[in-house]
Amino acid sequence: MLTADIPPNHSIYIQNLNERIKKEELKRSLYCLFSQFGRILDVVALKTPKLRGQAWVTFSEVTAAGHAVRQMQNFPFYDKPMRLQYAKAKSDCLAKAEGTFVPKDKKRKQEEKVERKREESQRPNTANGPSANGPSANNGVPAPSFQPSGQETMPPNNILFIQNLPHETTSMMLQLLFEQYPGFKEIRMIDAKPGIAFVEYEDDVQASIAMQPLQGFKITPQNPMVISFAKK
DNA sequence: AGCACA
Repeated sequence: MLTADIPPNHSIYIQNLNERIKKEELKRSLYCLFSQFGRILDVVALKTPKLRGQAWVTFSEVTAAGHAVRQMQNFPFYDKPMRLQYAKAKSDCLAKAEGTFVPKDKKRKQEEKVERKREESQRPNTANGPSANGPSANNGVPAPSFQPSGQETMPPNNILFIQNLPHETTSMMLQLLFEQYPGFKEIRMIDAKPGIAFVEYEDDVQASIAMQPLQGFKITPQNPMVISFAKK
C-alpha cells in the first residue's frame, strides 16, 4: 500500500490545494470544511515556494483526523481534488498543550546530530540558482464545484448562505435542520441555482448560533454543507 | 511534488 505508511496523527496534511487562494481565506475555508469531523485546534498554511498548495489541519482527536482523511479524499475544493494524509510530525500547538514543545533552534540541533555522519568539509554550490519561476499566468481555471470565494469573511448577517448542497435538497429538508435554532424565519432556494440556499433568522446573533453546529452537516456523505453569512 | 507552526 503506497498511499500512506504514515501513522495516525492529530494533524492531517493536505496537498493539491489551489495556490491562487489567499492564505487567510484558505485557512477559513479549510476550517469550515473540516470542522464537521471534530474540534479543530489549528490550521496552518504557508505561501512560501516550498509550502504553497499545502496545509495542515490539527484536530483534538486522532479519530477525527482519520475520518477526515478517508471521507474528504479527492474532495473538489476550489476546483481541485484535495489529497489527504496524516501529517508526519506533531503540530506545535499540540506539543505546546502537552508541554513538550521544543523551540526551533533546539530542533535544528537534533537534525544536525543525524547529519553529523555525513559531515562535509564544504557544501558544493549546487544550491538553488535564481528561481526560474516566472509569474506563470495561472491558466484560468473556471467554475469549481465548491467555491467559497471569500464568503467566509463576510461580516455577520441575519441571513446565512449555504453551499455545497446536493441538488435534490428541498427547502423542507433544510427547514427541519435550521428551525431547531431560535429566531428561524425562512428558507429561500432558487430553482435556477441548485446547491445553494439562504436561511433567514431574526438577527445576526441567532444566525451565527445556528451556523456553528450545522457547519459541515451532511445531507449526503458527499455533501458537507458550507455555511457563511450572506452578503449584505 | 513539495511535511510546518513568522
